[in-house]
Amino acid sequence: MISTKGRYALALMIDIAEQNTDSYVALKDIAKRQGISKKYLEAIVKKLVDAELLEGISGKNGGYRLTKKPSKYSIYEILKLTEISLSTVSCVGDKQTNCSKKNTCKTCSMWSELNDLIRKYLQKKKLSEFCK
Amino acid sequence: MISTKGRYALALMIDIAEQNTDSYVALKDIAKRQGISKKYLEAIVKKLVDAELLEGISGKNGGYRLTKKPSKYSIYEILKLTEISLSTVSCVGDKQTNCSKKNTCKTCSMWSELNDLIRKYLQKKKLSEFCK
DNA sequence: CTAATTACCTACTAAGTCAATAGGTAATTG
DNA sequence: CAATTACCTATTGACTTAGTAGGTAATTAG
Repeated sequence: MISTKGRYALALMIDIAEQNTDSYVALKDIAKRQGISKKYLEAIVKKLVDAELLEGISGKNGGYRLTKKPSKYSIYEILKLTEISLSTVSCVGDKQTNCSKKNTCKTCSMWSELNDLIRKYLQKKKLSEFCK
Repeated sequence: MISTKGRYALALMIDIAEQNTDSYVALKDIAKRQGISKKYLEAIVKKLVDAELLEGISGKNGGYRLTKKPSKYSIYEILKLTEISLSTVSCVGDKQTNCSKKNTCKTCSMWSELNDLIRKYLQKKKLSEFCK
């Protein structure tokens, strides 16, 4: 359900948060500390920048920086970016039910309830909880 | 996370339970009622038989039958059979943590907690809740 | 100004899963 | 014995995952 992409995104965010600095953290260093391929991280970090969870600066002393305080990031918003869907089933989306058998399906409400359970858990969890 | 295999398995179990009969229900009829390929269902129903959630009988008037009362089946035990894993992440299994960074990983406990949340929800939900 | 550093971009690949199809054999019953 | 039904093995095309490869563009230190 949650791939390495999601876990790496989270590890990266925690790493930057833990540096506790206003300057930029280079991807090279994050990759080394976390033991993750730098090239692979590039694809992941792009999504975080596009969604404005991070800002990136090129050139010497460049790198990435948080755009807000760690306590303002929910784990949900981080994972959502790297995963196709955080829903447990394809027929019941994060937003709505797009199942063709919607009206007769006996299980739709269960999936919806389960999705809510997971979403609420992840929305409540904040990035700051993982920084020492 | 939960594929059509899992949803079909559940639909199949509900269908048999709803027939509310002691005789055997033919796969052909289930496939027709549920609008699912019979051939595809064959692979799914095999897992349910192997795990003794169903028993199958060949020949005329053959088919499949529940091995216990609908209220005795948890949705968890049904879904578990068709999915590779019901865990949210590959590094934290349904049973144990097999992550190589286990000791230093800051997020393992969260995945474990989330898995528990989902497992308990699905274990509490019974097949009987879906039969009219 | 130039060289080093760093983000940023596009394309490719091997392995695995998913959803389904195809074409059978074995068992049971009317 | 013929129809019905479960049961078995193999294959397929599309997709995702987890990377790798090889660049270009921007910025800064010396």
